[in-house]
Amino acid sequence: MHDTPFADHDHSHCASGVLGHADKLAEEKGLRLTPVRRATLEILLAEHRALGAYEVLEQLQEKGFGNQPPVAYRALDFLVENGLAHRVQRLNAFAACTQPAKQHRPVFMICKTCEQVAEADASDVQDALTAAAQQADFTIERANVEVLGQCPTCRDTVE
Amino acid sequence: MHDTPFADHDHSHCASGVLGHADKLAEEKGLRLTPVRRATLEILLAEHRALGAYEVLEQLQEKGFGNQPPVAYRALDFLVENGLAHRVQRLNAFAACTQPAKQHRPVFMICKTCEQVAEADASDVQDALTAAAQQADFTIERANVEVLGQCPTCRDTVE
DNA sequence: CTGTAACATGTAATATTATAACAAGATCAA
DNA sequence: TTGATCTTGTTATAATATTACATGTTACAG
Repeated sequence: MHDTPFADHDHSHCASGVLGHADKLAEEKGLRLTPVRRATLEILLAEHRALGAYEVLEQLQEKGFGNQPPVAYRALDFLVENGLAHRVQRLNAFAACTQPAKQHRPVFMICKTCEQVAEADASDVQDALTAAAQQADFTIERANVEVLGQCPTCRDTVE
Repeated sequence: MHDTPFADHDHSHCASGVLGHADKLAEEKGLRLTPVRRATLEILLAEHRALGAYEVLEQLQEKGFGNQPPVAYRALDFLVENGLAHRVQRLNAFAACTQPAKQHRPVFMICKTCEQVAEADASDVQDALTAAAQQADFTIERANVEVLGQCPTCRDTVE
């Protein structure tokens, strides 16, 4: 019904699709999707949750990569710069991009109960933002829209 | 022309208005706008810029208040909870609310050059967000909309 | 092939942001 | 004035993020 990660879905398919896209992108654009970077993306893709850099670092370490913060931050920055992941400001955390194919300006919906993060494609929001900025004569470079609340599953479970 | 802080305005008037509102609010609602809290608000009001907690702390210290982080964080939290200030996630920083009278769901426009922060009143954005959330069956509790870019002054100066 | 420039990784050290925990003081109602 | 509640001060520490530099890898020009 709803195509957000909140809804049931075949997650291994969803995750491998993103990885596949990343590989294709690397080939096409000459991006260097090195082992650490690919591993970092895999770690993020394991859940639809935003992971802190240190959480990622710990898992990288287990996989045999370096164990100092820059290892994680660099890989995460690479993914974010290339549209394969997003930073969730509210949580000081990172989530894999679920729509890396589309060029999009996502709205993040963060469930405060299960901590899952979904990207909604909300071009209306972006249009409204553009209009608001124009009114103030402000030039937008980057917009960050994050919404905190409850996903359908958690809401229905609690109530 | 534009009534954002980016435009020229009588700042001392703008700041004292907010302080006045805070005093009124304290009286009406029984809020305890203690010396540290009021001083913190004054510090934020001195500029239309978001200040880090430690920047605020330093100024509080100069005014004779405690010099440990909780002093600043507690006062800032109080102001945020009572709608007298906002937290700017993008900057891990805090800005005085410029519209404390209106109940509003602001959009923040952050100039990456001069670091000034303006609140735009963008009910269209909020409406679009509400609609997007509804589509995903997500319940919004708090929305955080931040836009990074350039204010008219900085853009026109650079170019 | 080699030398070299550009990019990537590992690691140590440190900076920045934020919170927990507890003692001491202030405020207010009964 | 006593206790309940809130506020402040202070110590200590946690969580997040960056700088700097050494080493290694890749690509590609010659």
